[in-house]
Amino acid sequence: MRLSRYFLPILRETPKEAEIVSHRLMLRAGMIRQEAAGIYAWLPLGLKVLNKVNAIVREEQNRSGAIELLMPTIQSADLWRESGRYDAYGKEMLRIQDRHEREMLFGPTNEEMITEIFRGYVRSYKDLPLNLYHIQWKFRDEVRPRFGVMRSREFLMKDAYSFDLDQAGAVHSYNKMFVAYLRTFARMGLKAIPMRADTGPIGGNLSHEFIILASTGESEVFCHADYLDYEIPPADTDFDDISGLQGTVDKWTALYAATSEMHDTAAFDAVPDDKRMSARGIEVGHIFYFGTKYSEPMGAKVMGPDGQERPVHMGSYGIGPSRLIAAIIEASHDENGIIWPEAVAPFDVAILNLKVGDSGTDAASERLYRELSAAGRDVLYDDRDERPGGKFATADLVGVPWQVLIGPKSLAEGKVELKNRATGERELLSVDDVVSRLTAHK
RNA sequence: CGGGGUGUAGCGCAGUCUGGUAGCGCAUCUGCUUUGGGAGCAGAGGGUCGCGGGUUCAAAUCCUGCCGCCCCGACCA
Repeated sequence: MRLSRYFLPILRETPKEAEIVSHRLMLRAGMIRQEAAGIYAWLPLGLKVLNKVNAIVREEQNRSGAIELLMPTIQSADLWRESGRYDAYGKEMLRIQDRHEREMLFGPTNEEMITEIFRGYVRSYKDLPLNLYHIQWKFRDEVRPRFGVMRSREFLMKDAYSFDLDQAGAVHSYNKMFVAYLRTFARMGLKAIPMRADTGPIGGNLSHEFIILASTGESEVFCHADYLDYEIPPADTDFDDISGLQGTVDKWTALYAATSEMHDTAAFDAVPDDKRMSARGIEVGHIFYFGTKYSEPMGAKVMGPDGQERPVHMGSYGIGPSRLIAAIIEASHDENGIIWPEAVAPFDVAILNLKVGDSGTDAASERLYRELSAAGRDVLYDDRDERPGGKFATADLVGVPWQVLIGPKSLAEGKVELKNRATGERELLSVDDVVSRLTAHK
């Protein structure tokens, strides 16, 4: 992409409403625009990141055996009356009326709807286990939206729902998501720690929140420091290996880790001094097992092997990709801007032509742009007629992992400069070497 | 929902107390000079001062009603 023809409305100054760093940087880097309290438009750069995050989430869900579908944002009130949540949910649910004065709502979550879909088709235990998920916009009319997309009213959520014949099966489904979540967050360069959680208004009795540590996090967390060095389950993990998966989950839940709501001072005191860690964290995922809470009242039943009909055991599993992006920025930035982990970066490489109009820098830039693009790299080519300082600032702000600086100075020696955004390391290389370096692995 | 703020050009702000018909910096456009960490000079464009009502010869400014947005606390992917 040529920057001169892209839509990247970066801001030099910080809008005054932005309090936390991720919100400031997302606004400044032209990723989002606020349209109302807690409601944001995703501009091209923000959307690119969102799509990358979604792709990773999707890959790991699929790997674990979950199946994607797509449910609507608008739901019928009647559906929610079946579970009793229409009245229970309160003012956080946005209630609307259509032209026939039918009562509708903008979905804050989809347990009811997925249960309705399930009961419409599934009759036998032989069709279990089943895990269906979608990535869809949600609306929760928060009393006080804040911190940009970290706590917005409209937000994107990946929500998965598992169906099993009994509790043992449901626990295995839960463990699959547990492992999938560990992998998902690790792939985005995050250290996410599963913490035993309160089940909240969704109900149930087995639940973990996945928390990433960041000084600006909203919740206070306490955990054993060894979690930071734990090895992430590999890509070839066998998700059908019941005991193997249980072993992984047991290992990841053996040490102390809790949010302030679930904090147990005595248990925390038992953690060795040098391993006791209290910090702030951001919740980026939440998984629940809630048994027959919805299947029972809504009649989602299957025939068991014994010829007995029984309500299915369910769980639900959420990740907020929009919040996740803010969390990644909270965890990875410096005073100049965002530092994207390569897996979710909006572009792989930025080419900075430091002297547009100079035949040498133009030719080298164009050639590099062409070759990297042909090799499948996503390149942002700063071909604007701007001064070098502005280009450095822009590239650092939007946080592209690799920058290639092409100016007359180094080009005189037949070299360009390859800069790593995260470390700041620079290296003088020929154009050919830059191409082979940046296309070496993918 | 309680408490505190705020609304003037795309962004950041001054002007409001003391009424006289709107200004600064950045950004934008034109020209020239510049070109390795956000340049200089010269010129130009851009605002129903959040919305409605009122007071007044005259309202960004005073009175009044409403709305939007932000921050702090109790709740949440």
